[in-house]
Formats: sequence, structure tokens, C-alpha cells
Amino acid sequence: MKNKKQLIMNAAMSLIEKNGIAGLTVSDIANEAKIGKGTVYEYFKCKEDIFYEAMEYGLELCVKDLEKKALANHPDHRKAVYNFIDSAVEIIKSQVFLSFSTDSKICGFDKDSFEKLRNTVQKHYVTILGICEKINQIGIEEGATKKPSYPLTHFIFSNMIFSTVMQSVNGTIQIGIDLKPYLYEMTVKLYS
Amino acid sequence: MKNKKQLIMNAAMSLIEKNGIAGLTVSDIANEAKIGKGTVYEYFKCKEDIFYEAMEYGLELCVKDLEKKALANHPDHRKAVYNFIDSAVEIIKSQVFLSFSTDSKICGFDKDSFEKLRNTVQKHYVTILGICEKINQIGIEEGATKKPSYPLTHFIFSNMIFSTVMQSVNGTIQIGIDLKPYLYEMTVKLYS
Amino acid sequence: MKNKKQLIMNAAMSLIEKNGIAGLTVSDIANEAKIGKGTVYEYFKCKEDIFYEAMEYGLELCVKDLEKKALANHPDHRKAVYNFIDSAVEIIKSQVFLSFSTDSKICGFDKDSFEKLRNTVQKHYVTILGICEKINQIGIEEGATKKPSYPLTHFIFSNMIFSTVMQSVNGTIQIGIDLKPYLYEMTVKLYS
Amino acid sequence: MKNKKQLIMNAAMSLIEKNGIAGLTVSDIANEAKIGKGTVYEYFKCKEDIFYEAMEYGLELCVKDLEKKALANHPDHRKAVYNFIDSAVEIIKSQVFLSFSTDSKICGFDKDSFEKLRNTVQKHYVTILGICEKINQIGIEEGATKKPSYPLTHFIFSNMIFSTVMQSVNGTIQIGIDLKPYLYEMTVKLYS
DNA sequence: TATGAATGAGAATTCATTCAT
DNA sequence: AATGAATGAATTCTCATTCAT
Repeated sequence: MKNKKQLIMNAAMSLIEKNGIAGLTVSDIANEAKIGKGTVYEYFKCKEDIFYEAMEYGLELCVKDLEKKALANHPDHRKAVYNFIDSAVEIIKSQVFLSFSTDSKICGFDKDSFEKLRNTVQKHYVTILGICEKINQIGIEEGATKKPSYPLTHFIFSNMIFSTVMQSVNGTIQIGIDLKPYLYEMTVKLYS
Repeated sequence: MKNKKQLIMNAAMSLIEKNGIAGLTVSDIANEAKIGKGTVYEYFKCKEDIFYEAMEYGLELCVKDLEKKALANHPDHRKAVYNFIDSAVEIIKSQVFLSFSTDSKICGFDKDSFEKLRNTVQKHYVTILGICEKINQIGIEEGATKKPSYPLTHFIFSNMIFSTVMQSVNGTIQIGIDLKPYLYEMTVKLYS
Repeated sequence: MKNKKQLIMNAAMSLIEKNGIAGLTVSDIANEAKIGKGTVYEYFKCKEDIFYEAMEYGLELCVKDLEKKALANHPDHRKAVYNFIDSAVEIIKSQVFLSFSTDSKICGFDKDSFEKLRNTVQKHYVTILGICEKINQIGIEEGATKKPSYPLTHFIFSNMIFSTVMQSVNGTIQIGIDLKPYLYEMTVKLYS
Repeated sequence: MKNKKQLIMNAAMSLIEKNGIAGLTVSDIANEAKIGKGTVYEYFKCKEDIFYEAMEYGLELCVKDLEKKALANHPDHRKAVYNFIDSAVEIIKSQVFLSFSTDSKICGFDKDSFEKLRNTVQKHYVTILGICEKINQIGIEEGATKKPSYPLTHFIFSNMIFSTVMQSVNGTIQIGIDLKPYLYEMTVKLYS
């Protein structure tokens, strides 16, 4: 059984997805979590803390998931990128990508708390870039890609995947072709 | 002199940057715009309309700016990409990129209004992709790039520029190297 | 017509008398003042400020009243003391005596705000002691009293009047005799 | 070892002194008493009962203390008044004087409970006036004072002591002279 | 047109009280 | 007996919106 804190954070996440950050209320969170309103305050000092802790919690879960799935079962390079994309789809759907984005500056509540969140994001980015590097390592071994001159390429790779997947999932762009092979093709070019 | 409507929208933008969407109030907007609170309601039906109209307004300004700058003075391919990056920096700093992002789903207020905003975004994306295509046309003429098999590449290009610039501007990533040459190098690879 | 701030303070005073400090609510204050709840917050930052400002305001009114009445129409010594008692009855009934009492330390909200209130009380005490001195001056001229060796006597005099009147008004003590002549007699003894 | 009930009442007293009545919470009482919150409700029906019982309990202790100390060791009149003053200082410091004061009408919670408290106060006043009478009896025997025409004088005497001591202890008045001899002098005058 | 005082619905937060352990 | 997690009613406070001027 999940503990109450996680229940509250999950409820908050799911409500943010439904109503946006400006529409998030503690009453709704309590209802969604099927607990009393007062109970929320036994676990969190204030509403903003729920937001920021939920972001950090979701972020951690996602990065762990990404880490586990991307390189599971000794994939070849193409499979590893596909896994990365699949994981990205999950993450986007769970809305945690929000916290990867510095748009959280805008979505968030105040600058101080945002700083704390940004630090967490940066910490997790290190892990993500490490995953990207391992994926590219496979590509290098296969002769498909090269080692990039700067780690920034890994960053561009992960951003390409996440931004494309996000806009595809959310319908901002309508794409007629199969995304995965195309993104793989682009990946190979980026690391060429 | 700007008209009142623009004054209000600019005030809203600047406040969103400072306090986030959850912290946006009509009182603050009126103060920032140095007009009366009641006057705001002479120009906008409700607070959410300010948000959405400001987004659309800013978006339009930005895309126009992008269109004008990127291809000004018959640039070569590298210069055109550099111009695109410069314009992206401006756009990011003005926070309008928010509306490009489907995170606005999360930042926004309700799903119906979001649909309207998304349609505007899609319309502008067409313009942006057109700009990207024109830029690449220059690359093709120089022999630096090829015509991509799918327009999605233009989309990936613009996302690469915007996401990298955004995170650089906002400090989520610290980059030791000079961004422009590196992004140009990646552009050439993407379109190879 | 009284201004809104005074309306709110009067409402608060009257409710404190009815329900005590622990029972004071902003909703009740708004209802009593026949204004909207939000309006209260246009005039006061928070509930505690209403309490402290009302105390200071009431205190000032009372001291002014005391000053005006006690020595009105060139009274003889007995009449001056009687006037003082009459004014004390008014003050006690209006509940402002609360703020004379350091019990406000207990009734109040926090130590910092209490300090501010105490300073106001001390300031007004100076005025009150001045009134007492003037009253005694009349007694001296009549040969009824003497100048006390210390001003503390004035203080004891005013406390005697206020505490006796308070407990008589509130019914803590039941007194069979006519209070005024008795208190006058005691006054003469104190200043003998 | 004190029993739980007394522990709770002492905790409440000490918290009222710190935070005022409006700031008194059952949680704080439980913490201060180092017992569980639920345990408080094993000994008291509700929060207000703690307040009123604590008042009565403290009052009883004080009056007993006053009774014991004032006339201990066959004091002369001056010594008896000094003892009374010393005891008053103790009582003021323990904050129970609050319940002597009809300001408790304001500090308290509701009128019914206040009636009960007032009855207790009146009962104890009888004892106090008895003590004052005994003290004055000594004065009469010494030829220093006379029997007052009304018992109200005892009341005025005790009020003079308590109000002066209270405001001295709490700092509302700053007194340069030694309080005890002065109050004794006044006492003799009152009973002259 | 422009204003900002007034409002009250609704949000955040507190806390007395209960009850399962 | 003792506890403290859970609760929701009640409270403080906010702020979008209105409307008289």
C-alpha cells in the first residue's frame, strides 16, 4: 500500500493534468486522494510544497524508469533508442516532463522554490545524459554513430525525443509517418 | 503609443514571468499596466482571456519577428541559422515560447480555451516550418544540406534550437562551448 | 457619517464584548458592520490588526472623553471626582478598559503586537495622570487634599476608580451603598 | 508527582501567558504537558473546560497561598501588608489574576461558562476580604488604622495592591520608588 | 471611458475532537 | 489508559468581477 504522501502527490499530478496548475486546489487533491482535507496538511506544509515535492518525486520515478527500460536486455542501438522513445511517451503522458522544462518557471509559484526544483532537474539531467551516452556507446560499437565532440549532443538528442514525443502525444503536431524509425534516423544523423 | 489592450497583455506577460501563472492576478496586471482595475474589464471579458489573448498576441509578434529576421539581407545558410537562433533567444526571453509548448495544457486554465490556443499555435507552426524550409533551401543551394524526406525534420530543427536556447537562457543547463557554431553543426547533420 | 475603518473597529469592539476575544471572527465583524467580508481586508491587513487598532482607537476616544468631562465647567473637587467616576463607567461599559489592563497580554495575540499596544497605553496613562493631578489641584485649593509625595498616588487613585467601577458594572462585586460618595471619601484619604 | 489533570492545567496557564487566549490550542497544551493529544480528552470534556478549570484551580491555589502567607508568624500590620504584596506578586506572575478580573468576560469563551467562573471568583473574594479584614484588625490593634464603615474598603485595598503590583510586574508603569513602603503608607491612609 | 471601492464565492489553512490501536 | 493519525467544520484571507461615480 502506498503511503499517504505518495497518494497526495499522485492526486496532485493527475489533477494538474486535468485542470492545469492554476486550477489546482487542495480540496480537489484531498477528494482525489480520498482523504480528508486536513490530512493533506499533516503531510505537507502548504499547497506549493505539494506541487514541488510531487514534481521531484515524479521526476525521480521517471528517470529511474528511463534508466531501467532504455538499456534492458542488451538492446541493439535502434532498440535502445526505441526504448528511450517508449519511456519518453510514458513520461510525457504522466506529465512529469513539465518539470524538465523551464516552463516550470512560469507554471510554478515563486522563484525560490523554483530554484530548488531546478537543482533537482539538473541532477537528474546528469543521469539522463549518462543514459544517452550509454545508448550512443552501443551505436558506436555497431559502427552506426560516432562519439560526439561535446556532451551537448546527448542533450540535443534527449530534447529532440522529448519535444517531438510531447507534441505528438498532445496533438500540437499531426504526424503522418511512423515516428520511431524517423527519430532513429535523425538520431544517427545527430551522432554522425 | 501602444493601445490599452496591448498594455494589459504586456503587463500580464511580464507578471507571468515574475510570479508564474498561479500567481497572476488582475489587480497586479492593472497596477503593472498603470491603469484602473475596472479598465481591464473594458478590454477583456475575464482574466483567462487576458492570458490566452496575450499568448496569441505574443506568439504572432514572435513569429513575425522570426520571419523578418531569419532571412533578412540574403544570408548564407550559416548566417540564416544564426539569425534563427538570435530570434529564438528573444522569443524565449519574452516568455512567449510557453504557448508553443503543450505544457500550456498544464499552465492554462481549462481545456476548451486551450484548444483555441493550440489551433493558433498550429497555424503559426506552419509559418515557422516554412521559414525552416527556406533556410534549408539556402543550405541546399550551398550544397551544405539536403531536402529532408519529411517536413518533420524542420520541426525537429526548430525544436532543437528552441529547447537548447531555452534551457541555456534559463540556466537549466550550463554550456561551456559557444552555442551557435555547435547548433549549426547539428543542423547540418540533421539535414544531411 | 463614520468611515469604514471606524465602523469595523466599532463592530469588533461590540463583538468582543459579546463573545470574548477567542470568539471574535472576521465574518461576524463584517456582518455586524453590515459590510462585505472582503471589505474588512481593504482596511485591515489581518484580524489581529483590527483588534489592536480598535484598542488604540477606543483608548484614544476614552482618554479624550475623560479629559473633556472630568474638568468641565470648573467643578469643585467632589464634582471633579464624580465626573471622573462617570467617565470611568462609560469607559468600562465600552470595554476599552481592557486595553488599560495588562491582561491584554493574555487576551491579545502575540507579544510583538502587544508591545506596540502597551506603548500606546503608557502614552495615554501620562494624560490620565495629568487629569488626576488637575483634579487633586482643585482638592488642594479647597484644602481637602494634599499634594502627594509621589505621582504614584495619582496612579493608585485612577486604578481605585477604574477597578471598583469595573467590578461593580460587571457584577463581580455587589455593592449595597452608593459608590460615588464612598469613592470620594477614599479619594480624600488617599491624598491626605 | 502531579496528576495528569494538573499537568494539563499548568500547561494551559503557561501557554496562555505566552500566546494569549486566542492563541491557545489543545495540541500545544498536549505538547507542553508532554502527553498525547487524545489524553487531554480523557481528563477534560473540551478545550474551554480546560480554560475554566485551570482558572478556578489557579485561583484556589492563589487564595490558599494568600491566606497562608499573609498572616504567617503573627506579623505586625506593616509586615502583614508586605506579605500580602509579596503574595500578590506571585499571583500576578502566575497569571491567575486574570480570573479575578472581569476582563475574563472578554477573554473567556461564552457567557454561561463565565457565570460559573464569576461565582467561583466571588466565593474566593469573600476569603480575600476576610484576610484583608484580619490584616486591618492588626492595624487597629496597633492603633495604625480604623475599622472602615463599609467592607468595600477591604475591596479597594486589595484592588490597590493587585492593580499596582500587576502593572509594575508587567511593565505598564515604571516606578522609581520602593513599592512596598509606599503601598503601606497608602493602606494606612485608606483605613484612616 | 476610466476608475477603484465593495463584494462574496471560494480557496487555503487551522484545530477541536474522535477513534482505532 | 494513552495515543496520535485522521478528519471536516469553521476560519482566515484572496481576488475576479461588478457597478456607482
